[in-house]
Amino acid sequence: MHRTLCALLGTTMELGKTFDPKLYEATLYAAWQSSGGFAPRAPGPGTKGPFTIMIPPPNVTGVLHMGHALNNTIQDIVIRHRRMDGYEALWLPGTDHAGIATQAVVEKKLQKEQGKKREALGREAFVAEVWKWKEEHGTAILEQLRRLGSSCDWSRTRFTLEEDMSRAVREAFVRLWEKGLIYRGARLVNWDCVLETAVSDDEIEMVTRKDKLYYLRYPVEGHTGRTVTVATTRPETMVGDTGVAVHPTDARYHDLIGGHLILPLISRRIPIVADDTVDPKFGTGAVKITPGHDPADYERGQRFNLPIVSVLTKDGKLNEEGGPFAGMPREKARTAILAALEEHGLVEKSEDLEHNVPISDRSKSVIEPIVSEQWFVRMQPLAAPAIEAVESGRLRFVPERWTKVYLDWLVNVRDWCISRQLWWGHRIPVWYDEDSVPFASRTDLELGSIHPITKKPIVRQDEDVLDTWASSYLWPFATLGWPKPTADLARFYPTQFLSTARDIIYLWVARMVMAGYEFVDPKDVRKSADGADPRCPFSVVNIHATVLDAQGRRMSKSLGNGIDPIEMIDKYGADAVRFSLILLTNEGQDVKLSPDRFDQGFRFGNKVWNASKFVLANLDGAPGEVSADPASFEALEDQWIVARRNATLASVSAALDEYRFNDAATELYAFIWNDFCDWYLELAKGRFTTTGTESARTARGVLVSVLSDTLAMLHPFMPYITEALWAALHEKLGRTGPMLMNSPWPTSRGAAAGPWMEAMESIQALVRAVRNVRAMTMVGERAPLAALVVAKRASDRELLTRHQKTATTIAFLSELRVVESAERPPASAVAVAGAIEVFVPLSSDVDLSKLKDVLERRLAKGKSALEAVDKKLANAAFVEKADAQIVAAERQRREEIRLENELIARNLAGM
RNA sequence: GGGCCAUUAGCUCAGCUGGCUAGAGCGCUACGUUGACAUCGUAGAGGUCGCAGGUUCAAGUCCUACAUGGCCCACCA
Repeated sequence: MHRTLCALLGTTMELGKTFDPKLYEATLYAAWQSSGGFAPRAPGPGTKGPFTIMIPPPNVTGVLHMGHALNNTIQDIVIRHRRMDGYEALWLPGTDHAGIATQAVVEKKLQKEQGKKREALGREAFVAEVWKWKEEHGTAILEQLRRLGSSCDWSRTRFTLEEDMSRAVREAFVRLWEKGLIYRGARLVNWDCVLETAVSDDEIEMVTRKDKLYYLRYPVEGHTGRTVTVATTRPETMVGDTGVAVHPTDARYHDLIGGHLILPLISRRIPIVADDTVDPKFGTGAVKITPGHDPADYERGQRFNLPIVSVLTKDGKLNEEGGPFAGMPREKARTAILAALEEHGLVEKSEDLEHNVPISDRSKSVIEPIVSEQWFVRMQPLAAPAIEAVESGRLRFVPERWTKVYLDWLVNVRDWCISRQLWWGHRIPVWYDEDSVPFASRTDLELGSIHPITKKPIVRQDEDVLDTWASSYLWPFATLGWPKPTADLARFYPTQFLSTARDIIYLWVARMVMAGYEFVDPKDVRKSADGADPRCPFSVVNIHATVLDAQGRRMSKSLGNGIDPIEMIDKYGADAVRFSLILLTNEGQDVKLSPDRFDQGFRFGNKVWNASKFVLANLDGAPGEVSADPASFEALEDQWIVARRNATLASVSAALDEYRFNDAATELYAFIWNDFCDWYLELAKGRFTTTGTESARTARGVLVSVLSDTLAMLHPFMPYITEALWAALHEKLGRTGPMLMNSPWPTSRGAAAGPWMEAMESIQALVRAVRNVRAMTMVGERAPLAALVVAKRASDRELLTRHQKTATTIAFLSELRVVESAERPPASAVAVAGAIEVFVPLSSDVDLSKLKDVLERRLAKGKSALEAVDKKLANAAFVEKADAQIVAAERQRREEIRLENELIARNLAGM
């Protein structure tokens, strides 16, 4: 396998100077695909059971944006980690038919290419046209997901409008119908006048606008000359007024309650009613009631039994109720009506007002509340178990704060308008007889067949289609074959992890939970070991960060401030894009992004590449296996790096298990860059060139072991580069085995901590101190030639040898010459680690006063730090009450500061 | 009107259940390239942790109020 892959990667694996992701990403993806690794492994004694993620299906019309890139990176990290960790990992992909969006795209295309409206084609031909479009363009976004490296099981790709989904949708609809949870009625709904369909409450957005508040005079019946002034932002709807409300205690209008006004222009007689929802302080304290076009007025109309007058057509024009204004678009009608009222002296004044206007998420046009016949789902009964799921802890949000958002919506849930006046979607499975008595059916009813209840002939099917979410809310189980009790359903449901954007918590997440509890039969699905309710579709919902532009604004098409992930992948490579996103994203906090932010991930990839290149270049033949026992390692750094590897493995594994991706990535970044490259690799260089073969051989073994584990840990984050390097490494070693993607997650070997940790840390401190001295004493362009001196104070022979080796190490890293001596040379700087002292003779060119200044400043700082610690330790309350561990740590810290101060003092004294 | 989140180095952000001489990346300064990497290395400068109170032996970390910015819910016409 590795040989083949390396052959395929050919030139790139020559390990040339730089690494170029473009050269191997496509090859590797194809290799993964053909390895069969995307499909869940077969259950067996070695597996940990199924682990399932259902992708939030992107719209077929969709183009990958940064939110997708982030979200799918997260899912891929989880699924790759679980796959390596021994689970039967399934990540099921698919797309959403996205009723409104897709229909709009095809309508636009039709208009542009043929100059036709959809009505000209007719329903069947138009839908066929959309399917054609879907076949041609509907896989684009899935291709983009592949570019990212997503390891979905493509053989299971689903589409929300396909045959199986359709069956599920009907089943769900009919079940709700049979339980009486679906009803049809004339209600005030949000009407999109551009798309000419109803939309649900969750698909509108309130936008603050500068507008005018108009004061209109309505004449009082029976009191010539007297008028009541109402304040309104929507004068054009006045022709639909069927009443005026005032507050019951409002003295200004007290005598008029129960009386009537004459609606100007159309002379309708409307009552004055008292309603305590009226705010006497706003406007004039009198509000016109337009039950047909305002949600609040609709309620008032119901309360006072006022007639509903609809004045708008489906495309937002005034209808015949508008009298002389009939046929005018709403904006035009507004000015015309105002002009007419003005003419009669009925406009008292107008003032500026900021208020909220509902805008359609889809067409961005102003939503008109209008009364129309729609289908609704009663949500209250469905919400109860979904609330319980979270309260019982069965379902958990990450970050946790989103649970409140979810619960608030569910507690106040309103009925869901599920019918849409579109053609692209699941047609509502309801048929009517000649008296319009409806019947919901799982199978198509022939026209002319008998209505099962009324026994009269069926004459038509409902024209409307279902809201897109009324199919995608079945996604977690419908994709596995529900309502049929399939083997997949029994194996992969419920899922473990869902990751999505916060703005579809209501639209999608909450509804999926409701659907799971409502439709899934526990005996058809997998029982969980801990007895958790198997109907709940997932256990963890991850709400990922929102990706903003560099100024903190949402990325949007209209602003043109989006950063195209594919463009970034082309430029930096998929690994860099993935890793950068994770590095920038902390606990679902919003992230400000600019293209140059991908640099960090790219440079990290480069670092990994070059470090691996070094290891590979120094593998002379196959090194022996590394012993699992660090005690047998001959060099301190061997034991240290193995321990650091173990510690990193432990924290990365824990972070991944808890879905703290940023923590895991940061941990890996620091380990690879700061521990492995900066220290271990540097030390290994010395062993390859300056010491004997035994030491070099051990170093090789450790390098191979640590590098391969590191590549494995990094693989979920940066799958391409790690896979390529894994192949190169194994090829070089002549090893066989599966691709990294299909390899096991590393296991801990040896202890994570030990005495060598402290020893290595003190060497590091010493080396830093020497470097610091060198940097400070540098004169001109060249550093003075310095010497390392080992003080032979240790009587113990073994200790001496160890120190000798340590001295070599330090000398190597500090680029010093080793001279053994017990005396401190005159005019020298000194650094100390344990029993070793290092002296750096100062060149006569060194500006001593400047150097002393720096040291004195440090000493002053150190002294005050020491004082602070002493004060703390002298505090009886602290010693008494604080944790013993904390007190001990504080004592240790005191000692460190004291030693450091002492050292600085010695330095000053010797200059 | 209700709720949530932010406010820490020039910039972007970490800092979990209170113990910090407050960290990272970028940027900046000085120095350093004859084989892992200049897409790099070494060293360094740079923060009274938004403001005011409070709890505590101890507060960037907890509580309260306020300020600023952002997001989400909500029928003020």
